[in-house]
Parts: sequence; structure tokens; C-alpha cells
Amino acid sequence: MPELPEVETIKRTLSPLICGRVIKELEIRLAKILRPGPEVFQKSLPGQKIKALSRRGKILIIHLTQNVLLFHFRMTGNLVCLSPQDSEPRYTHLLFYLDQDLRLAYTDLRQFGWIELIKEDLSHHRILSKLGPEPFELSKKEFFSLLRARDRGLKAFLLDQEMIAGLGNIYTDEALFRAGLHPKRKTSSLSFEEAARLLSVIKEVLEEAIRERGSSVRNYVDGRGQRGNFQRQHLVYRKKGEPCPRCGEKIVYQKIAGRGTYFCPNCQK
DNA sequence: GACAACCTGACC
DNA sequence: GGTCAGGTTGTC
Repeated sequence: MPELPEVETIKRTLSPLICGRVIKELEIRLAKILRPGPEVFQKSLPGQKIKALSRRGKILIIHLTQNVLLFHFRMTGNLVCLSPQDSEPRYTHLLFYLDQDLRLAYTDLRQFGWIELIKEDLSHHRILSKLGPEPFELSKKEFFSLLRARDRGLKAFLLDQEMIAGLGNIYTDEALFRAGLHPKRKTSSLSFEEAARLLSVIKEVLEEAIRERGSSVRNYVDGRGQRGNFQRQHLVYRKKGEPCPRCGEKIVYQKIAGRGTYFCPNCQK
């Protein structure tokens, strides 16, 4: 489900609701999503205060008094804060009971996501430390050299979290369209100017998506349970057969790098 | 690189 | 019935 803009929106909407709250109790209904396992969660979490929220790539980070929780939502995971009158969402697998009568529900229809409890330092975490740079912190020169590290298709490169963190299927397709680049174009064939343009539209599309509070294509809602609006601005994603907004040719759908990919064969070379 | 695997549901 | 889904990982 969520890519960088959605996780960022969850972070921003959840922060004011749960920072400063204390975890009173924990209800675990699906143990397999918890790392290292349910016993550690049950033993460690009650009594801890939520200090701050942050994000790295598509991972949401909750900083507690003693520990840190990492959430990876994969395709359909989500985290919502419930008021006393709110009914519990479907597919709730973990429920935090907080003070002030609040509940924090982790839901995940497809059960691909995971939550990890960490004791030690974040900086040498096996997953976090392997993530590529945040798009907003990436310079043209760094991006250009990442592109040349290994020659492969642009779509596969942009989806690779170890190259650049946070892009998924939607924003990859939208950025490649804005840049006028074909998803199968080889990374090392880009000129410096093309690379600079690609990086600039990546930042642009992510910023716009965050401003619109993410894309709600199907299930996604933010930390308050509200849908995002950026799906209305999508130019190619899920637009198979529709006219290209730039040239009018039909948008094509093709499986590329293992993912359903939408692009304009006329505008993207 | 392609493909299956992990799951449940929506849509044709 | 088959195909597809805001993701990642392990296997040829």
C-alpha cells in the first residue's frame, strides 16, 4: 500500500494524536507479524511512553521511552488512531490501548507487513542501514553515480530500496512519465541532464503527493482514517487505454521489473 | 532478468 | 474460473 508520501502522511497525522501517550495494554491477535516475537512485545511495551515518530523510506518509526518500533506496511498494512466512539477497523492484528482512552490499531488485510521491536542502536539495523538515501536529501551528482553503479532498467532501479528509498509502483510510473523516460531505458544510458531532470521530477511528484496527503487508490487511509487525494493527479498510473495527457496516444500497460507498469510509448523514450 | 511465495479480496 | 493488487525476498 503505502509509499513514501503515504507513510509520511501517516507519520504527520499520527504524531499529534499519540505523542506523549502511554501504552497501557497490548492485544496481539496475529503473532507472526511481530519480530522477534509476541512475548517480547507483551513483556516490553506496556508502560512505555510514545516519544516521537519518524520515517525512513517506507518504514514508520515510533520512538518509545526504552525501545523503538519499526512498521513496514508492505501492500495493505496501516496504522490508525481510534477515538473512544470509533469502531475497530477490519483486519486489526495488533491493538495498543493508550491512556486518554485512545487505541492505536495496526491493520493488514494481506498480512505481508511486519512490526519490529528494537533495543539496540538504529544506525546499524540490518534493514535501515541498507536503505538508499532519502530522495529529498539526494544530490544530482550522487543520483547520477547511483544510476551508473549497475546497468539495468530504470523501473527496476527506482524500485530498488537500496538505491533510493521510498519509491514504489505509483510514484515510479508517475515520475518516469514526467521525465519522459521509458521504464525499460537502461540506467547507464542517461545523460547527466536526463538524470538531473529525473531526480527533480521525483522530488516534485513526492512533494505534491505529500501535500495532497497521499494516494488512496483502494485501501489507504492516514493516521486519522482519512483518504488522500493525490490519486486525482495521477497522469498514467492505472490509466491503461486512456489518452496520454501530453500527446493523446493511448497509455500502455505492461509488466516491467515484475510490476504492472503504465506509460506513454510516444512520450517516454 | 523472470517467477513464485507470502495472504485476502475485488473485479471481469 | 482467471487476473490483478501502493512490497519484498528467495529461487532458478
